[in-house]
Amino acid sequence: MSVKSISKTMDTLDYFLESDSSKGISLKEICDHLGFKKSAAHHMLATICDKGYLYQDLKSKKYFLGSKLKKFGEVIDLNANSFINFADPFLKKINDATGEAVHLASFEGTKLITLSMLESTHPVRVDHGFLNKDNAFHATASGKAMLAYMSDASQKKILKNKLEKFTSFTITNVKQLSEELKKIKKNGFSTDDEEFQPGVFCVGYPIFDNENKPFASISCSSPKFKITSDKRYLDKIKNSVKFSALEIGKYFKKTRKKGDKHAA
Amino acid sequence: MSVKSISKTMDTLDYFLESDSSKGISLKEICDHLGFKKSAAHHMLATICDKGYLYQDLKSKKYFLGSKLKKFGEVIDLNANSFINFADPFLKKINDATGEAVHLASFEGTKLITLSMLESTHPVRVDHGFLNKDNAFHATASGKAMLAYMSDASQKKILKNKLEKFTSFTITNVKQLSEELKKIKKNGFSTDDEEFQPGVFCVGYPIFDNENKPFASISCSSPKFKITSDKRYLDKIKNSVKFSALEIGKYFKKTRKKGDKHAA
DNA sequence: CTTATAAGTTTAATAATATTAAACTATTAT
DNA sequence: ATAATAGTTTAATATTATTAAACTTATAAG
Repeated sequence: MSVKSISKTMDTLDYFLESDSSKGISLKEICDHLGFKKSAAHHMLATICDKGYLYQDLKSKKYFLGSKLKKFGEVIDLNANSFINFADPFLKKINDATGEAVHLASFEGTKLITLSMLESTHPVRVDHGFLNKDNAFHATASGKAMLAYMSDASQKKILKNKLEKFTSFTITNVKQLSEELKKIKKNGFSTDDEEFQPGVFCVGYPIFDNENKPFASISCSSPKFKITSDKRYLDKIKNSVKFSALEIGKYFKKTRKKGDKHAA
Repeated sequence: MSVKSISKTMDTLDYFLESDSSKGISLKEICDHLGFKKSAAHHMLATICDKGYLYQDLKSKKYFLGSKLKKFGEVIDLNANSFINFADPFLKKINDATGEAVHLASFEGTKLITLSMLESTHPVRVDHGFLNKDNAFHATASGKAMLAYMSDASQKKILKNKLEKFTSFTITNVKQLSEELKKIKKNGFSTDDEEFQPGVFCVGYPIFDNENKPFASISCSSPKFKITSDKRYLDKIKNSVKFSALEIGKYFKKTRKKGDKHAA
């Protein structure tokens, strides 16, 4: 079951992220954009403000993000940022060597998330930014790299929803995906051959934690034509990504004792 | 009206801030601490996770803060941090001159919030930290400094709830507070004479925006006995705080055109 | 290895709540 | 001064969240 008023609340908060909220957002604008009745929205907003997640300017009546929300970022950084900080120089290494976009991904529950990224330095570049669709595990090199090494139970949970088709190359068939994942385990790395975005080819390597579970992955994205036109370009990328993935994996040996639980 | 399920959701998120959530929090712990039934809490948490504000670890079943929450901090910083960054050196100046705790406060709707603070450098020090009670406008130098210069309408909204008594010196009578606010306007600064915390004396000066409305305030907190034992100590603090308040006020002339609306 | 215990999940009935429309207030524009 | 627009409040009702109980899964104990 899903609790509707909670869902609406979070859609509202999301709207403050998506749109420019620096000058405040009016009740009307929220209603117009999210299809709420003004009365219900008013009750909702009053509750959110009461808790300090938003506040309403006394004069203009517009709503603003409450500074309490800042605290979450601080706590999350405290909990998990050491991993990202450790990984960043190794992402930079790939970016320096290839000039292509590099992504550090992980998962939160069944959601694929981008922890860090470096943009391509080439004039012709790929921009798959932070647009991690909720369930693109099956269509991305980052996602498949982790998926391949997960427990069957975890895999199952992630793949229980139908596999969205992003391009004509997206694998949307579970059986076919299983074969693909076997191949990834054999090769040690994953690819995304225009399966998420047309014209974009990615290479992904998993990063294992201190319990040898896939905890994160790195991917490097390049325009497809470069891969096709220069046979050795793919090898260059693969070597670079593999090296960094192995190095980042050492983080867990350095910082965690076997059995330590950690935030994704 | 207040929407209960939203209220419970935010109490839950707050709990992730208050307690150590780095190793995850179980459904049971949330229920025990907040008095929820496990079934209802489960529905709530499933919805929150679906929206990415929390996530549940696939194996341990424990809940963690979702990295989406980091984005709010980034947006808020983008919107409002330039003011804090501008102000910080002037807070430091007071801290250097007096060695006492310095607070930069503002308000969000009817809530008093601390934007920035510097701790006392003295061995005997006052720690009124980030413990801004929701409605301590009437009991703090920061709050009263802003309150005194506000429009009657805004004042009324902030003071409509009953005035909580924090110490025996807290002014809890609206009429008496009105007199106090008049005195503040006459003097140009506010004091808090053990009205919020026993033994703590504060001096507050308002900061005005480009429309000459009180937008923020600075306060300096010192142990009461210092003020009583040394007549000139209070003057020293007053001069220091006044100077910085005026300097910070210039921020608005530099950065905003008349009529520009801004986030608190 | 089997059983017991505890934690988490799902269900469907019901009690409780959020939603609605309409009336009202306040603010801004004409 | 009047109209129009935005926001707020209310109280009835329809919808929704809650509940308890059954079920599942995981962990601990015997």
